[in-house]
Amino acid sequence: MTAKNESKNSDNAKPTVKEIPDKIVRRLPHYYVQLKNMLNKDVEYVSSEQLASIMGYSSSLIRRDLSHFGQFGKKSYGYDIHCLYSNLHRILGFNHEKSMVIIGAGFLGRALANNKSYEERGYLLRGIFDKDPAIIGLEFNNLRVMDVERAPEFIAENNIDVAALAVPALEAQKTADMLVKAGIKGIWDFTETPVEVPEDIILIEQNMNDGLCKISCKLVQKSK
Amino acid sequence: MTAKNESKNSDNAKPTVKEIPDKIVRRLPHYYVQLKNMLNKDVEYVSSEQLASIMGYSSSLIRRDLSHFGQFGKKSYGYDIHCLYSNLHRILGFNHEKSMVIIGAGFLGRALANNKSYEERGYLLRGIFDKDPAIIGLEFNNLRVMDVERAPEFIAENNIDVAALAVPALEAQKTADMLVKAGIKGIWDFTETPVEVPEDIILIEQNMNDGLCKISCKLVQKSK
DNA sequence: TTTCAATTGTACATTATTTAACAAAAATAA
DNA sequence: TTATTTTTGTTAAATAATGTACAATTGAAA
Ligand SMILES: NC(=O)c1ccc[n+]([C@@H]2O[C@H](COP(=O)([O-])OP(=O)(O)OC[C@H]3O[C@@H](n4cnc5c(N)ncnc54)[C@H](O)[C@@H]3O)[C@@H](O)[C@H]2O)c1
Ligand SMILES: NC(=O)c1ccc[n+]([C@@H]2O[C@H](COP(=O)([O-])OP(=O)(O)OC[C@H]3O[C@@H](n4cnc5c(N)ncnc54)[C@H](O)[C@@H]3O)[C@@H](O)[C@H]2O)c1
Repeated sequence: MTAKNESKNSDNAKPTVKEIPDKIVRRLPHYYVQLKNMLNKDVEYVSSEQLASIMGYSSSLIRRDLSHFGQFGKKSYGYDIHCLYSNLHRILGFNHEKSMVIIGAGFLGRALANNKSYEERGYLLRGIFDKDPAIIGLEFNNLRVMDVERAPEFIAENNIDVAALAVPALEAQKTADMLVKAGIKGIWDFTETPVEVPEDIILIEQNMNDGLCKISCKLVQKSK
Repeated sequence: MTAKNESKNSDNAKPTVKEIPDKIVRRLPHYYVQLKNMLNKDVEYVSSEQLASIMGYSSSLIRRDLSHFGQFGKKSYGYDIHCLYSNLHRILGFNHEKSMVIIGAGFLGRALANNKSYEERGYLLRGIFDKDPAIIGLEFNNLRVMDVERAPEFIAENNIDVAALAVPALEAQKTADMLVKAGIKGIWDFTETPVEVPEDIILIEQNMNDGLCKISCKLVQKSK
């Protein structure tokens, strides 16, 4: 089983580095955003209790999450906002430069191309690909759409880390296979169909329909 | 604390209907998609073991999830694919018609407007709103963009259930407040900033950056 | 100094979720 | 008909996640 590998250990894990539980990884960006908002306020420290009341997590969960990475806090003061922020920055890997391409320059691909938040997270958008000759050559966010036939070469030559997959569902698996073969390390998958990749490839299923389903399910539960 | 209310009980819950755990709700659409793919194959039944090997969940988890809603299975055969599919359809609320609007007709709003999968899930896209005069009046997917000033009236009069929130982060809370006041029941939130709503409003934070952060975090972990 | 207050980091308790195990039911084979 | 196989639904066990409680530490006040 190669799908659903987000939470499995990679078997080449070194014993010295304890893998961060997925649950914590999911909360880290929330802490990060919150801390970022506090950076330019004139307070230097924030306590887990304060964070808790703002963010809706319990203070002990916050302390626990953060203690996973060492002892950042200062007793009777709380956490140094700048220090914690930059540590989260590092833990989340934002200080590492990562290269990205978008496959599929349809409605979603174009939206992704215009997303402003890549740089802050260390991503550099390097290319956009499509297979439609009417789309190849168009420019979005100063990037000219290239023929997807050239993607394998481009990815390999430029050592691209991550691909955002925004092709139609029927093309999803085929395209994922191509990406893996070309040496991609992670796939940010927007197609709404299950995609299988080898275990060592990071696959994030950014399935938006799940959100819609959840609302629908909850609406009905309420109406009963 | 009104944020992070996705998993909290609504306090007006009737004791007869047991609330479906969030973890299960998240898996239901996956079962649904899988079953759908099987519909037109010439098999009538599928066992939890078969589903397990396809989907990557354990068979025991699948049986447990499904048993939450009654006894769908047939011993020594498995689950009737059509029957299970239509039950999931009902449980997910896809047979209920739900109305939706999109707030913000930028890159993402336009992508959402062209999403093809609403109908199957019982959503009817009823309107798109923006505040930019240069955008108001444009047409996407046969819907003319309306002035967001008219949204409260439109939502109230047409009894709109769900709003997709695709405005800039700085406008997010303000717009959410407007939606709640207008009587919206659920918000599908794409802004990347925390939004607070009253407890009885269904808020799904479709935060895409979390996906990017996760990839980044995992890439660094691997490279160490 | 000494006491008091604040707040972390962690040990322990509780709750939630998943897996394992299996009795019961139903079909098929003998 | 009887035994065997399959597979559910459910109970019990294991694992994971979160919450509670508190000793330890630090700074500030007395
Ligand atoms: N639009 C949305 O709101 C939305 C939301 C969630 C998920 N998605 C999913 O994202 C994907 C793209 O959606 P979209 O709305 O942009 O669709 P779209 O039809 O607008 O765009 C798809 C693009 O992919 C290109 N393409 C097709 N095959 C390709 C290939 N093999 N290689 C490269 N490019 C190829 C097409 O030419 C087209 O430009 C779909 O799987 C869709 O289900 C879309
Ligand atoms: N583009 C992406 O890939 C992407 C991905 C994830 C999240 N998001 C988020 O989605 C939101 C929209 O992104 P986008 O790329 O479409 O941005 P965009 O700038 O292209 O579109 C925003 C639109 O909202 C309109 N708007 C502004 N204030 C408004 C208001 N009060 N009421 C109604 N409309 C208003 C603007 O006129 C504009 O048309 C942002 O919060 C962004 O962070 C975007």
